[in-house]
Amino acid sequence: MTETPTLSDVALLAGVSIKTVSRVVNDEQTVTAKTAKRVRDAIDTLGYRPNPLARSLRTGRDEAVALVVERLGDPFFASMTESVEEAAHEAGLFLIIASAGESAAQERAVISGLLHRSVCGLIARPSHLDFAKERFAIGTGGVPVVFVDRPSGSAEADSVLVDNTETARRATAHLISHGHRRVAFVGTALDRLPLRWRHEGYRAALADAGIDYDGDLVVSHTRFTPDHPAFLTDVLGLRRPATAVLSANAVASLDVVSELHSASRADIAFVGFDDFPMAGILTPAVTVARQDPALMGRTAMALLLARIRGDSSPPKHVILPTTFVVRGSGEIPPPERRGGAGREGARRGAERVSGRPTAPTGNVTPRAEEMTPRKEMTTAKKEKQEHVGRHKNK
Amino acid sequence: MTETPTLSDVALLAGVSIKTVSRVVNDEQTVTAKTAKRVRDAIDTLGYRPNPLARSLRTGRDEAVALVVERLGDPFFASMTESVEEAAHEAGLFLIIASAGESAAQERAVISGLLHRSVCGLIARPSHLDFAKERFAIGTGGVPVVFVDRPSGSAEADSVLVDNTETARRATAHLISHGHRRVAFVGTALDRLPLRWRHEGYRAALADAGIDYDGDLVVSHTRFTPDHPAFLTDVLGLRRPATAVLSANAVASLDVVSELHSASRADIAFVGFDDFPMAGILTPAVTVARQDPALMGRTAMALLLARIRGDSSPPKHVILPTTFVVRGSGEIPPPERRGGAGREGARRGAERVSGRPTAPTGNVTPRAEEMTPRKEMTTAKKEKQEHVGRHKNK
DNA sequence: TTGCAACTTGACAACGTTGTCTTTTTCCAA
DNA sequence: TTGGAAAAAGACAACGTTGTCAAGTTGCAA
Repeated sequence: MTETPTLSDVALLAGVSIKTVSRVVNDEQTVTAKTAKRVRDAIDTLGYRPNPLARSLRTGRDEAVALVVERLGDPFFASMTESVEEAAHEAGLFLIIASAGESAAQERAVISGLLHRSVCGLIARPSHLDFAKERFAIGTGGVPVVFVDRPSGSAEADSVLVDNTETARRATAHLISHGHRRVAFVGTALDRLPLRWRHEGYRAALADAGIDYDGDLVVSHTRFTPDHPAFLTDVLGLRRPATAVLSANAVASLDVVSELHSASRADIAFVGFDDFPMAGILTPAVTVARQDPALMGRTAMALLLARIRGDSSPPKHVILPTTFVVRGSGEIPPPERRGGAGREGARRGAERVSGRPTAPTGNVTPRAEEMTPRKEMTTAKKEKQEHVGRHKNK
Repeated sequence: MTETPTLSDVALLAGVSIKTVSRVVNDEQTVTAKTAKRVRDAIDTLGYRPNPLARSLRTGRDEAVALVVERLGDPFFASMTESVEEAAHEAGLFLIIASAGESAAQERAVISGLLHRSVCGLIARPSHLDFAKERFAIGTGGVPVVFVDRPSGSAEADSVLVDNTETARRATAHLISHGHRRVAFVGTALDRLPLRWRHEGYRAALADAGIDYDGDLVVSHTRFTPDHPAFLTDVLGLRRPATAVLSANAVASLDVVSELHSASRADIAFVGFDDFPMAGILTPAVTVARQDPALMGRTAMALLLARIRGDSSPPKHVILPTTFVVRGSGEIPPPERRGGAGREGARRGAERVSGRPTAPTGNVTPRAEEMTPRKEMTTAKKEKQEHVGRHKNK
């Protein structure tokens, strides 16, 4: 067994032509039971497995779809990835995953590699690239693509997003409604979508409340990482420090919450964009505006499957709802509403929020504010089918 | 651009043979500058990109490696995946990831698909399969494989593990040393490695302390999931309930910790096998026996690269050290050491552990007990190289 | 100018499949 | 038994690439 067996090895052993073996492998009903048996025995003996490379080179068809995200470590994408995988599996497809990394060049290499590597569809969370300007074949000529979380430049393809601006606006407004006027905004990659949208929502909420925008309160996550915990000095060390924080994505939330906790700053109100593991059982429990990553993944896969099966209607743009989950950290009042007792008073205030008055269970029934109605939800069909997708359409 | 351009399209446009185009694409130095320029122009005009399928069908070589884990959602594997990705990228390789899912059949399909899909190496966390009994070409005849986290049956290949038994033994002993004699053991897939090893360690620690083994205290995670939180009833509802828990993997830890918190059972001591996000800033902070997933990923990739580059020495088995991180939850004493005041007393006791006396920072300097010395650490070489690996060796 | 080496280019087969078409076999009715 | 149609099996080309080897071209020395 020093060599991967091929059709012709099997054919030789079974004493038939390779074409006949091919027929048996592909379950074509035009082979005698006796011959088929002999072939199958040979296949078992040799441990033959068809080579999908050669197969899809020949057929132009494929049975794998690809998923690209920026970082698999991001709790949001980790969760989405799982649901995409499940949906792919239900559809009888193989899912291969890659992450786009940090540079446009790397993203290009990864996506181009994936597209040529035997896939019939792609779900992508674009990071740097404008797919419209790339040479990837998109649309009728190539492999269908569905964008999640953000679009890609002006590329015409299906997308699944949430209303980022509105969600961030409401999250900010929530903090303002609890009395805060110094609200910090932190996140990774503030200059790119969808963070830019979330930033817009933040500004809109401030404007609604007649609060002046202060650039000092807007901090990129690159300036305070676990290795360099500078959020406290950057935002809480200002002459007029923040009393509340809106973290614009999960990666930033993990670090900000850790930093706040390490410094025992339970007096600072916190709302996160995107949920994260354990958020419900921290002290204080963390209030978040939650996207549903699993739903996003399933929706994207449903759209992709439709395209793979030939849907050539104009691009669909699905907007999913978000949910605001009130848990405690977002309801901490600013010092002036607590009688101005300073930090010690603040701590007591914070404890009160997450202590007795609140239900002790971590998973508080969310005050389910659906933030945007869903539209154009395509239900995932669960039919299996033998061969899906086309590589190219000669 | 309704069609992916091929070599012959380029050749036609440039007025040369396809072989010449191939040479230009592959940077062979045997083409005139003038011809090369013309070819390159044609490539740009058409947006040609080589088809890696056809290429590796022809060459049997490839520049992608694959990674298979059981679940990407597991914090341990999510973290390992990121480090493997980074290491692959440094080596100039493309990484494709897939998860093995729940059944042996699915795992077989995924791995076989991956192996045939144009990869020159595989890092696998085997779930159900005994690679030695599969038809995957392993060893000299096929694609090199490195196992992580557990071996695969009797398959002869490199592996990167920790000393699971010893780590679990010490974790259990830690709880016992704090006075517990009713220690529960929970985890997913208790009947498979590496959980079986961890279970052995648990039993060994009990035996060391002269405590009888009680099967009622050993619970599979499948019996209490987020949808069906039965850990409390199963383990704490016994006539002689557990006073401490050893969670044997991160997935179980997330749920057990959530359940304990939801029920305000801060009197129950808890130690987790594997760290997880936010473990350090929960109340109480969670004591864990920590593997280093990033190191495991980097080590595995280093071993794999060596194999890809031709190392044919006998299989290497690297044992990485683990670290015991004391944070509070594992040091909660049993009721009888607190004066037996019942649950309320217990709560106060727990608060004391994670309150003032402990440093308030979440990331307590771990009491770094290195549990096993590492051996055979191969340092990852950072050289890039053009073409790595072989598909088969005719 | 000629000859030869060195360089450049091209023709062709092969990688492991499947689609198309042709040949062979089987089986049944006359 | 034979004719013929239907069923089964096979031959061959093609997918897009690269390895091998042969052919063509260039340039320099004699």
